[in-house]
Amino acid sequence: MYNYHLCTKRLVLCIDQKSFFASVSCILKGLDPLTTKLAVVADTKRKGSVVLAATPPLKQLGIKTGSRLFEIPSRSDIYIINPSMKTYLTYAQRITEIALRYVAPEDFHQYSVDEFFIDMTDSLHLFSKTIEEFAQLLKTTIYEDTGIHCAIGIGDNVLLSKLALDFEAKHHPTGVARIQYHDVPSRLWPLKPLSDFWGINKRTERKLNKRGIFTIGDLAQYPYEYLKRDFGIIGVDLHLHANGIDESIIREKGEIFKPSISKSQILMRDYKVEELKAIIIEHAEVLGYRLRRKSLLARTIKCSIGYSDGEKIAKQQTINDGTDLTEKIVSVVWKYIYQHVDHHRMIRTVSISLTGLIPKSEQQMTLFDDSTDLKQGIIDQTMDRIKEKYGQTAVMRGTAYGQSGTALERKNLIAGHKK
DNA sequence: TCTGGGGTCCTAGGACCC
DNA sequence: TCTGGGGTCCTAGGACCC
Repeated sequence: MYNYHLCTKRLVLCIDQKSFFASVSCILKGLDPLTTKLAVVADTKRKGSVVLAATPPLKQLGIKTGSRLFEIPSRSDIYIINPSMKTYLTYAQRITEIALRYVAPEDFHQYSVDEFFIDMTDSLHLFSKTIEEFAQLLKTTIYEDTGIHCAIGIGDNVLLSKLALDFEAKHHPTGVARIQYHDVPSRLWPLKPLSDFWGINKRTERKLNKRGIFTIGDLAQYPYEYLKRDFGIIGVDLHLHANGIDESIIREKGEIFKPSISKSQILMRDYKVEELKAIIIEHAEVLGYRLRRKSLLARTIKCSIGYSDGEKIAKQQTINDGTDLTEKIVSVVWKYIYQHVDHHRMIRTVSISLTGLIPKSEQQMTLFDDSTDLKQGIIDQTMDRIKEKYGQTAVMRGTAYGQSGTALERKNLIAGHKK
């Protein structure tokens, strides 16, 4: 049993917008998310498409995030709709602005589009007497300003706030729950299955089950050395988290540096290898554009290809000086695909990710000795400017117009979702 | 009835260097 | 005959998150 008096104790809130995409889509239609059965699916035209969000009444019928479109019963009282990503982002922005009325930006952390953390340790006294009272205030304000219901977990650290949210607040009628260090044995330890716990998925759960670990309490009391031996660093985290320990503090994270940029796509149909070139160019253009906008260079280019049968292969290549040239990304990826992908098999997924990102200011001048690179750089810059002025589809390389290009069909999508 | 898209972080083995 | 050790980087593949 840990001596929690030695642990950093803060007032952290984890806020989750209930069925976020589905709720916003209800509001857009003038419907009440708490009484309407509505699902947002990635693409209503694809039967196997995943459910991105479902309202609570639909969830009661067994449909949840990750279900497939064909699992939803066809009933006249169930709405099935495509995402409106642009609007979702606008709502998320409005909610962020509300949160920032109560904390300094360094005490705020956006975890995902519908989830964020705030550390109220320093500013609570300005707004409320107790943290529970503040949570209610925040919840009410968000609802009154946007129509979105949220759930709030309160904890002595970031982890406990997240667990309070996932295990209790989301299921309580009040939508608010608090877990402190002294609650760990009574409220965390009885929990099972393990895969409900943050950071443990089914596979890890099975491995733990084999060792006779079924509850969080089992995990907390299992000899730490064995976890470390068998699971490495993750084992250490499993042990600490099961004991409610997490020393991270939001404002100490510093500026968040995103270590990678990626673009992946499940294709609308099976593709032959030769048909992939146009897709690669589209992806490279988007990635190159994102790199150049941030004045970054990528040193490592990684390409993953998924065959129709689900098998995946990947290859990465590191370029010492780094690049932000669309053409360079295309040539590295295409060379790999052409040489290493089996031309007799059909392709269903394509993903390119850029890592080892470095600021462009660190670029070696030698790169510019190559006049081809210089020319490509000018072409990219010109295309970027046209796109900024007239939109993403204003200019495209010739190949994107061919049969296998998807950029034109996708121009109305954000992150693969409909605007 | 084939598939969301965007991420982060870890590991094991190998190459290479001193 | 039978192998140095430590550090760093790269690669391919997983696990997990929303």
